Amino acid sequence: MTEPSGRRERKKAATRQKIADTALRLFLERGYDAVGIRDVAAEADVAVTTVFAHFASKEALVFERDQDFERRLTRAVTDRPPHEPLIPALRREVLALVRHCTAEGSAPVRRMIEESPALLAYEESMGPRHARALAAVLSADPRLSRSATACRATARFAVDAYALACRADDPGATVDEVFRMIEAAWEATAP
Amino acid sequence: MTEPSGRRERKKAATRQKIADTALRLFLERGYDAVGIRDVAAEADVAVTTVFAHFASKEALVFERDQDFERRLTRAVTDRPPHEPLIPALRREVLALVRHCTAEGSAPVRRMIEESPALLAYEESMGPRHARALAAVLSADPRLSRSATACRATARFAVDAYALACRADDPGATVDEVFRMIEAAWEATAP
DNA sequence: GACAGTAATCCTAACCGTTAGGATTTCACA
DNA sequence: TGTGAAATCCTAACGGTTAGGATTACTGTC
Repeated sequence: MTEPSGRRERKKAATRQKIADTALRLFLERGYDAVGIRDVAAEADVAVTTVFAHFASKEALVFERDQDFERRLTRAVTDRPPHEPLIPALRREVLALVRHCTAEGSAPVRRMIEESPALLAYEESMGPRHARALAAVLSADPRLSRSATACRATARFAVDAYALACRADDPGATVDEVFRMIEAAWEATAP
Repeated sequence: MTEPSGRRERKKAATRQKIADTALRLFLERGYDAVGIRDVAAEADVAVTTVFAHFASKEALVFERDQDFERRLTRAVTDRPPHEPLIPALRREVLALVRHCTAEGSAPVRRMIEESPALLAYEESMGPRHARALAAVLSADPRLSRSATACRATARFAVDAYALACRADDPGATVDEVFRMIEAAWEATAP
């Protein structure tokens, strides 16, 4: 009943991590489509049902850090310095996230995603979810006081900026340019 | 060798339509998840393989008119009157599309989509595809001459407007409000 | 240290979307 | 009428996913 202490949680986290690591390694070695869930489970030395106890789908194995993304995006808004305006704070975090996704080591993963329709569809379906979470904190921020629609639109625009920049030739410049547009859009909603 | 005339194409179209109609009817009657592809095929009196010869996936049965959407969006740009600015033309077409999706008879279909994670993911994965097509015609329009990034961003924003409005309490007002933002964003990219 | 409760894992068998492979029918056109 | 191609069909399988229930591993308590 009381919160469990230690070992059990550590073991669970370790199992999860082992599965994710094994899956990503196999996917990169042999190709996403060529590796089955049964292969991943066998190589990670767990049962198939255990894989699905930790991950909702095969695609989720690739986007293990999904929740991180959403948390960072929303915190960039809620935890920003007291007088920092919204858009620069958002822009800074999106830029950091883009750098993470376009870093040297991420290239093979990105290529794998772009080559798999299933992974692409999954990735794109995450965007709106993140945008909804972001819109919620925008609506809740007393410093902003914009309409729900303005918050929802801005949230989606910010996620768009991320998606576009991750695939752009010059990610940094893309973030700059799109956020100049977002800034203008946001200003146009001032009460 | 020459283009086949008549019956074959008509029969093919009829089969496709019968499958789509049967599928939608069964989905609405019994629920999307409760109806299998084998049920649809049996009720439409075709083989399962025939279903997949016409539709790429079970979800595609629901979004039968997907290609229409993309065509209308791009034509709204390419076929607009010679001196009409981009944003109003786009706004008008998005509004029309939203009206179509929020029309009286569409409510049950929308509810079904919102209740199925698979359908939601599929729908959301169509957005970026449509946005890419729209971005292409924006980039190609000699009247506009903006950067590729500006075109891509504007295209995604327009698709966002559609997605938001379809789910909004007041779709018309939402299109208005979001397009005021898009207008400002677009103006901010003027050369 | 034994014990009860619960969370994590396991095993098996199946369900369902999807596809391969190849046979068969239907149509278009000469 | 015959020929080629397109559409449809049938069967069997593959692979992601889940249900059901057994088993194991940990936690907090007596």
